[in-house]
Amino acid sequence: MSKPEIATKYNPASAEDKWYKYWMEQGYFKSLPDEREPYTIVIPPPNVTGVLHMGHMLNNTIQDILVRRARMQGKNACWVPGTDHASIATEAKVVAKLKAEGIDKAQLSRDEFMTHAWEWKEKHGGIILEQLKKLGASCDWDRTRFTMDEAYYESVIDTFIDLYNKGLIYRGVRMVNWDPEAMTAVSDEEVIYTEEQSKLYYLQYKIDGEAGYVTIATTRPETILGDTAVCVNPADERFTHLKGKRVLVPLINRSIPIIEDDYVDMEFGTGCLKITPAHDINDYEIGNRHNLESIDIFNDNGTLSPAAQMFVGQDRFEVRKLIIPELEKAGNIAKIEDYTNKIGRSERTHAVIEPKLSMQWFLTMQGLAKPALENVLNDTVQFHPAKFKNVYKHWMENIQDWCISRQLWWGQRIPAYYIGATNDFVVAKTADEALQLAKDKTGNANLTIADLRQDEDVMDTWFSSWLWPIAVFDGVRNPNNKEVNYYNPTNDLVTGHDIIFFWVARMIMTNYEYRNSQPFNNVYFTGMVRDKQGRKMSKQLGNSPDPIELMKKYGADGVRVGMLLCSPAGGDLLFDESLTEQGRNFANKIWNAFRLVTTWEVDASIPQPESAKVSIVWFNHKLNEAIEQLDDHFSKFRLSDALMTVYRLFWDDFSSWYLEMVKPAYQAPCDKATFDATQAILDKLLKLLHPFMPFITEEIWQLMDKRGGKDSIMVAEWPKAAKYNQTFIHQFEDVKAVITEIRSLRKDRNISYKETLDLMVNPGQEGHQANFDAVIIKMGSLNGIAQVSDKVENAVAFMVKTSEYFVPLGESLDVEAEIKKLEEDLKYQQGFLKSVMGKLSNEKFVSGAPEKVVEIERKKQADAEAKINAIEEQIAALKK
RNA sequence: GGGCGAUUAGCUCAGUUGGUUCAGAGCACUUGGUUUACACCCAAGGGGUCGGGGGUUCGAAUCCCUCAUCGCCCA
Repeated sequence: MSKPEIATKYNPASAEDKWYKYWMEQGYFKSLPDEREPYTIVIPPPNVTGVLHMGHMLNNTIQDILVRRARMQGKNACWVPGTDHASIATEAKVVAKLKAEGIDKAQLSRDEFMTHAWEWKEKHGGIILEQLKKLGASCDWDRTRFTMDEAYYESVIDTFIDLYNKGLIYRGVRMVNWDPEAMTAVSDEEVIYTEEQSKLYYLQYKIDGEAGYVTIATTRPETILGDTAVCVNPADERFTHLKGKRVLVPLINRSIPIIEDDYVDMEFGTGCLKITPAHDINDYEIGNRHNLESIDIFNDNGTLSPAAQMFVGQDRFEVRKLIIPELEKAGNIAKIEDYTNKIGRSERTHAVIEPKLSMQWFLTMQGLAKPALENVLNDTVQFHPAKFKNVYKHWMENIQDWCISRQLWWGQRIPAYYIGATNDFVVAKTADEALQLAKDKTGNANLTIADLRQDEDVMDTWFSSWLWPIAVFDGVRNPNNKEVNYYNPTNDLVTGHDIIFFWVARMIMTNYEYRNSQPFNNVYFTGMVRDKQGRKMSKQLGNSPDPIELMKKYGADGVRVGMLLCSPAGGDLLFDESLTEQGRNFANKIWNAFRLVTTWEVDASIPQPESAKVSIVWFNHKLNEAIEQLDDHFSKFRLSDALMTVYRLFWDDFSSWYLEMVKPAYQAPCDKATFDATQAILDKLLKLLHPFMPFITEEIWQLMDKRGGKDSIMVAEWPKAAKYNQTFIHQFEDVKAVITEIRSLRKDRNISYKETLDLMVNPGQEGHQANFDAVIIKMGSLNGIAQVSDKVENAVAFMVKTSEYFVPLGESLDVEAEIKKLEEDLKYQQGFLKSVMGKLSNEKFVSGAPEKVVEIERKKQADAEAKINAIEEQIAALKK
């Protein structure tokens, strides 16, 4: 039979598109509920604003590996893809785009704006999902969901109404994180604090009605216009004379009280603190304790309001500059120091966050948090790595109510309707239902729809994505539908540890609230992808490679391997292109091993060589051992280790050892038994590799045999670990050691492989496994192996375990050099023996340590003594 | 300021219950190689006081204390 011509290098580009298309056509990614065990993953939905970055690559590579393996194990694998509407980020993008076109959002109606936003989403929203296909992601694309899909939108609204009716959602005035650029409140988690260079201003407030000043320190001099008190620590003796007195706010001369509160740090600044309840969370709390007035001096866009009395309409940072000369003029500035403090900025717009009192919607969290905490602590939901349990516990135990409203249009609109001009409201799914409720509530039967106005705000995006594992299966609207009952709880969630609170924790809460079960059994937290200097990847630094380009250069399989090679669970991973290069090299190695095996001519008439026979037995033991290890790694989510297990199995054990051992001589044919066994081994190896490297494994698997119709490695059966013989594997390690000794002996003495050698063995206690002799002869390029019971003259000697080996070199032996080598070895062995004897002569060790451990030390002693003895004899023989 | 975590080879990291799978892997490095599957390769090597100090133990990378450095989260 004629063998096909196969390229010397694997070409990923053509194979990848071809097989992905084939998989899609065959419908291998699809899943419907059936009698099989389900295996489900819901994708962490990427933002519609995003493009594929290295974090997605890592995350989705891991998900695909898990899903592909589960599918091969015969489970009904379902990976649900989708995207997230990303309220703030998307709205910001759409506003910016409109601005560039000369359209101001303020001039548009809500509906008009939404039309633009949807257009934008349709155009840009699917980019990442398309890019994931290049990676080989085996998602059930028919199930693609979006958090603003009609059904999903309704699910979110239903959830809001339900929680409201349960009394868990309330409206309240709170200090919120206000983003003056996006003009919306953002959650605590969306504020990023960084150290920034600023100044500390020491300001003098005149004491009301008498001479003298008190000095306060502040980083925000513009906020003095909202001051309603000055506060000192009651224990601070420097200020006892001020008790009960009042001071005047500079420039506007408002008289405010001096109050006392433990909060004030006597060491910081002057020990005297100005209190601005409307613009600082701590001041707000102090204000509450002392019944202080709150004066809000800012407009929503960060400019000063009429309440400030001065600089009205000017920006807060502008005012900070302008107010200083005014204060100087008035003699209120004591000094100004450089100062570094933490400034909170909006994760989305980077605007400096303004603490602001405002009316928002809140969700009471304590009740929801309870089962969510319990079931993580008791491992119903398992975190990988487990250290994140601590972080989670700490957050859950100190949980705050969740501000779920956002002053935006892009998102699910809050289903609350205010009645007339009042702040009285009803919560309902539609205006008609709201009207009925409003009539009931007010007793006014004459109300009409026109008397109702729906709340303008939308919900926090996380208030939609926390439903993801339920809502993708329509389990909110139809809680008992077949799909949600089959797929939820899902199996594994793979996500970044940075969104443990934003998303993971909240999904656990909703699933317990609505399904009384965990949303997933395992959470695999990935680290952040950084560059090799440890910096975060960002557009500004330009240190993030383009994943698409990377896949073009190294192949999708190569990139997948590269990602995984540097990805310990949870830890940050320092990405470097050399890793994807290693991945590509591995693909090439696989390709060439296949090329070798496939080009062998088979001759059914020739007998199987002894060396091949024993090699096959050995490799199958090794293979089963590796499968067992691999399954163990998978069960513990040690995916990097899992990959490394297959990597070494393929490269070291299969390519470097097995193939060299069974390889026919150049241009000689291969016997049928060896050929078949090798094909079967390669078949299993490809299957083990498939989850990591789907494309090349499919390409080779299809080339290996004519596959009929619907066949694909991606639906082939995952190899099961059979029993293996550990002793056999260990014995072979000794054989390897003999071969390595022969190789290095050749290298040291410059003896070519063309020159065959003799080998004599004087077996020690463990003996010499003669059944491997054929392998040693082949790999060592030997004439043969003979047993001896004495020293061999003019020979290089080495030991493996307690067996002595001799390679006679006749006259060409350099006696001096041999003696020197032996003496070095002798010295090492003597030192080793000494340390062993040290332990054994310690009475406490012998009596205290377990019998097994002492036994091991005794064996070490015996072996070392035997070796020393043998080496000494060898030296003596050479010296003769 | 409060909490969590880390520190093992030049680099990135494993190391599970304290003891033979304990000092390991990959990459990098050194030396040699046109042994026709692969130079995106093969073979053989070198390299670590397990951050410092102290303690517990017959025995510590592993447990405890302490110091140092770094990272992350929260305020």
